[in-house]
Amino acid sequence: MANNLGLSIDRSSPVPLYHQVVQGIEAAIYSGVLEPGSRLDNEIDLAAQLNLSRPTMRKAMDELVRSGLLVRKRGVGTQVVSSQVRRPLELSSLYDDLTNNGKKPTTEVLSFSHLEADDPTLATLQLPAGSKVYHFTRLRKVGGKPLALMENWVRDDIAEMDEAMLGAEGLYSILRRGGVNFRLATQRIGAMTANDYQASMLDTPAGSALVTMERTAVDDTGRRVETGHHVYRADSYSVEMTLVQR
Amino acid sequence: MANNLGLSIDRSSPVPLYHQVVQGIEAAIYSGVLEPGSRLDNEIDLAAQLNLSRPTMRKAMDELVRSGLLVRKRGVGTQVVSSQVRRPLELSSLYDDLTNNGKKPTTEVLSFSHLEADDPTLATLQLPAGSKVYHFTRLRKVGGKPLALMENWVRDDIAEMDEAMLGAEGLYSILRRGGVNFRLATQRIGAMTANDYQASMLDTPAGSALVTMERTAVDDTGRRVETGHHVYRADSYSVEMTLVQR
DNA sequence: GCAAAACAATTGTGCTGACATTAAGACTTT
DNA sequence: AAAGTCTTAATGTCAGCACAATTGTTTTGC
Repeated sequence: MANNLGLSIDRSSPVPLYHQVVQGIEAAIYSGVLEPGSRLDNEIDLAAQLNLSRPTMRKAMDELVRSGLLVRKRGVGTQVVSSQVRRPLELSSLYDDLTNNGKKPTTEVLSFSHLEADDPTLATLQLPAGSKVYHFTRLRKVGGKPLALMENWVRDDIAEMDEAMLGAEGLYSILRRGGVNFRLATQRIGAMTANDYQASMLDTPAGSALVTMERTAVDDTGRRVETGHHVYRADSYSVEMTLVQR
Repeated sequence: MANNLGLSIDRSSPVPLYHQVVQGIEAAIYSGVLEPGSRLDNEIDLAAQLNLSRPTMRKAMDELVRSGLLVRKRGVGTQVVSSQVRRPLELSSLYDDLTNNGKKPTTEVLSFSHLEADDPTLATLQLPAGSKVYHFTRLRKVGGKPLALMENWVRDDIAEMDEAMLGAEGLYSILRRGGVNFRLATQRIGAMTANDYQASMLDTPAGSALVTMERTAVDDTGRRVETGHHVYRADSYSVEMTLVQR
């Protein structure tokens, strides 16, 4: 069963070979060339077809297995899992998610200040006493409808920002342009009921359900860059993720 | 800086070498031998110290980077990230999580039946028309306090189960003992307010906040094994996860 | 005819070697 | 003294090989 998935490898490209393979197979799965449940050729043949070594091929398949798109079984082969199983949660911001889905989010900056951090913030961001941070609250709307109320604290020695920038683009894109390379984030998701302030801002009745998220992001040098406490209208937002068994 | 982390490798063990290294370094981090922020020796030296090849060492470090315990930077080295950043969410059940944390959960089976699945369930579990499934609702308490109200549908051609088993142990452990090897699951987390029934079962006021979770689990042969809709008291439950940038 | 044993196919683990790329520091030059 | 340049050290990528472990199939033996 030679499943000729028409992917080609560009050896002069700066993007690593295994990553090209990942992208190629992903595209084949999402476009339907590789149907859910179908078996791939074995690693050695696939590598030969693309003129790659087996380790390179394996590294590509490793990533796809990790992300839940493929399933391998020793002695048997490799299968495409059901297409309905979506991609795992990645480190992205709400703003990115929305724009990637073709929505046009708007951001209203409700407050903005540059001040000395209080003790909990110092501890969360692991800053020395007396450090200053940016503190701001934003309201995000999609299609005119309020979706999220966000409060953030950002260390100030890493990027410049002001109210106008925050109103025009997402926090993460500002930070990335300022040279921050995000590595990981921890977040906690829970629920609460809307108080009067939240209800009025989000245009929903007091007492309605909200999704809460607390997040702290770390950059590639280990610095805690940003922490935030966000609430979302539960009728318009939920978090989807794929868990992969190790 | 030779950071002598006293880990030893057992070449006669059936557990893969790279996995032994992963466990060793994890243990060193959690025990404090490797302090947050400290730099590791470079890959080649580390491999030499343990009499391993560099690819094996790298594979171990890859896993630790993926799970968010280490941070690498080309040309610089590898660092231990802050210890406060916890492990990523894994594919485990609530029951497992609780018992692992020393709690003693109890389960009350509220209803149990073995019947033909309705259309949405057939679609979710990808079963042919007329298939039968187990359907049951359970109430989980910890320390006598209700925590979760759970409704599940399980395909019946994969494991036998009855009311008594569900009252005595977790669903996932029943399925695992029945030979199911879980591979991945998709879940969606959101929020809602408690209706009268939920409120009375969970011993909380009507209208209080609940965390909702919908999950569908897939086994290693690609079959949809189980799907469920759970609600948790928001004052006792939240989901924590670590997101790693790829 | 059936069960056990041998075989083939496939992924899993591990090694050696080579070169590319990036980042930081040391050095030189202006 | 400041700026640019070279060197060095570390991770990133890729090739090729060998053997182990597991699973499904085929053959063999009773």
